Order: sequence, then C-alpha cells, then structure tokens
Amino acid sequence: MKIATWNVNSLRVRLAHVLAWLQQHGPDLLCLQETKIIDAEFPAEEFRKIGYETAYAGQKTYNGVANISRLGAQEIQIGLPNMEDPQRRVLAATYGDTRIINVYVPNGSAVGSEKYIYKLAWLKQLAGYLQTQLKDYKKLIVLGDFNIAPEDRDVHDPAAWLGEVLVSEEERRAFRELIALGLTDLFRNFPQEEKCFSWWDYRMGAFRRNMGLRIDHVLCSQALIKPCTACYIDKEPRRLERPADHTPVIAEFCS
DNA sequence: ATGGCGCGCGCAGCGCGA
Repeated sequence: MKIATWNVNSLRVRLAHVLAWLQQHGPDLLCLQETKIIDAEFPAEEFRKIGYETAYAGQKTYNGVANISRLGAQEIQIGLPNMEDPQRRVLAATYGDTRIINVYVPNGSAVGSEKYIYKLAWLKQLAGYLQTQLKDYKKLIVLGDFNIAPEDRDVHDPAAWLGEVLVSEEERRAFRELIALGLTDLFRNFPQEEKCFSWWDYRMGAFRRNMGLRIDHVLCSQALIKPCTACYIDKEPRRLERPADHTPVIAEFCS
C-alpha cells in the first residue's frame, strides 16, 4: 500500500499535475489539501477515467480536502465532529481496515493573531478527535498539511524563523501532543538526507536555494509502524511549470 | 521574511497562504 499527501494550492490549476503524478506513481491513496473547489465542480470524472474513486469536502476560494483512492471510501466524516467550523479542513474515511484522516491545519497567519488562536484551538480539538479515533481504529493514519515544522532540523534557517508562525514553541507543543496520543511521524522513522522540506515559498527563489520547511506529515498508529517500509518527500513536482508550493510526502506499507 | 509569488475573485486590487 502506497499513500501520499499533497497540498496542491488549487486543484483546478494543478489538475494536470495531479493526474500525471497519479499515473506515474500509482498510489493507492492520495490525500489533497487546498483544493479550493466546491463539490459541484470537483473533477471526479477525470480521476475515474484513470481508475480512481474520490471523496471530497470543498468550499469556494479557500481550504478544501479530497481523497483520491483505488478503493471506495467508507465511514466518511467531514470536519471535526467536536468543533463547529464552516472551513473544510478534515476528511476522514476508512479504506479496508485502515482509517485515514486527511487534515489541513490552519496556517495561523502570525503568532498571537486571531488566526493563531484559532489554529491552537483547532489543534486541541483535533487531538480530542484523534484520541477517540485511535480507540476505534487499530490502523490509523493522519496525514496532511500540518502547518507546523516540528523541530529545528525541519527548518532551513532556524535562527531566522525563531518564534515565527509554523515554528513557534506553542505550535510545536501542540504537534508533540498529537504524537503523544500514540502517533509516529513516519518520515523520522527512516534515515533521511539533511535539509529535507515539503514546502518552499514562491518568492526569493526559495526552492532553488532550498529555503524550505517540512510542514506536511504522515503520522500513524502503533500497529502501522512496522508495516511501513518507506517514507519520503517527492520534490519533482516542485520543478514543474506553475508548481504548487508544497510537494507530496509518500509512505509505503507492506501488504 | 518590511516585500518579493501565486491563487481566487472578478476586472482592480485585495485577502490569504506559509
């Protein structure tokens, strides 16, 4: 089983990239964030034509999450059940015996801002939801754009980013609280090169200069740690014409 | 990293992302 997460920053603009990537990599599941497309306009048929089912929760202009999968989704849950929130940021679904929770964590804008407060409150509610989901599902994967670089080694220049949003201690504590529920950051379970990132600013030639952050993650429950055979970032789509600013993070499992 | 780019909306220029 091969699964991936990718913040595509508009599925409308990136549809050809996503279709080509699916054809090339053939994952069993691809979780998308920032689709920025309402459900009525979701290009489900384009995915069906290449052998993929879809589940999605979109809205106009902002946010939006979608799962592209070989198997059909069951037990679909949109949004955090314990939080009233019009923003489409969570899509949970079951594939076979595996529970998948696709998340687009709020950006937070700036430390101390209204949006930062919302981000921290949102993460607290996410933790509550995951706690109950972990009781209900042995095999659980939570993946997506977390908008948190968990450690300094996930930041191209920790001194420049010290205390900034995406990197602040409060956000990192919230991330560690998710891990403490019994989740593992799969990327760090394997040897990696230094300076591996999943997002680079469009400005300043940030990608060329590898000025990035690792803010997209694949976390899994205890039962899936041993079956996981690889976890890595695919930088190739960032080199394309009109790329998304994030790149896919992939995890592979035996059986 | 004072902004810088790219997206959506909508037709100018702003809000937002990270």
